Amino acid sequence: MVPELPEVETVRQGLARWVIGRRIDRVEVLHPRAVRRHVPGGAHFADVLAGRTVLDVRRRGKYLWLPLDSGDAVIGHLGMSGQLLLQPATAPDEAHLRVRFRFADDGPELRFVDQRTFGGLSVSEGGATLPSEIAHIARDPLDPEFSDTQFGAALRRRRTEVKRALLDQTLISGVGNIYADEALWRAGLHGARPTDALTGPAARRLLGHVRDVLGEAITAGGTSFDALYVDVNGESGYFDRSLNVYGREGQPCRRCAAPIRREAFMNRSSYSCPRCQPRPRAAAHT
DNA sequence: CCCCGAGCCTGGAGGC
DNA sequence: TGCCTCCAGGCTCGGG
Repeated sequence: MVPELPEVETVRQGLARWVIGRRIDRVEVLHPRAVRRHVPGGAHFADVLAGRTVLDVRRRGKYLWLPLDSGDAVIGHLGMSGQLLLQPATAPDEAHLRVRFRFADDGPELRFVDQRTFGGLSVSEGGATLPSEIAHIARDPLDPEFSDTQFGAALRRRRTEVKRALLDQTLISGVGNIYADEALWRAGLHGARPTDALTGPAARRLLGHVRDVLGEAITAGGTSFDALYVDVNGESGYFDRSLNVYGREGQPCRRCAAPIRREAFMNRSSYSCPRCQPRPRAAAHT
């Protein structure tokens, strides 16, 4: 399961519960690619974190960051397959364990596990408030400071297709391929619709659906953090997505029963209902 | 500045 | 059964 905003938020809450206030004793980098965004390298990454205390766990879009008592912050992105696990030191190493954080209290370790290493960790110097490395990421629609008006205007200024725009993290964050398809289905819009042809009300409706889809997923996912296990791969079974179109090619649309279609999109797939979400007739761009 | 698309990565699934 | 190809897709970066 690919982590999108709801999964990352679930991880954030789990991490907050287990690591805030703890002092890092030692960090081990087991795969250089997992810290490739940390330009000074893995040894520096480990050095600068030793002895630091975690003050908080915050999120911007799909990025997490952990402000430290040094004023720096650990930035994390789960990519496609990343997990942040809390494990007793006695637990055997995971097959794709990339980074291990041991704490001074000898409590559970924090482990970054990532099969495909699209994700990674880095330290942002002075980034406790908001790391400059992720300052370009827009707020997500569940953020109280997200501006619906600004989003609507920016969306309609774009000269692109609406699904592309939803996936643009500098415009709106936290939306990935899955929830983009779900929101477009709810809105009755085909992803190839040109953004500059959307009316103001249509843009507002779409945003409302994006917000609903994300909010419902968080509610569904944030059931229990009692287990000493913060998992984004759904293996613990607590994160059960109920999807209306994504991955349902050929199955009946839950609104009109037409078979859901799958179309190529950016070397991946888009799912939509051929009846509820008709393709735009032609390119509206000149 | 804005938009687009290539490339990064590995394991599971499915075809033959 | 084993080898091969395809597929999953968020993000960065270079080109137009």
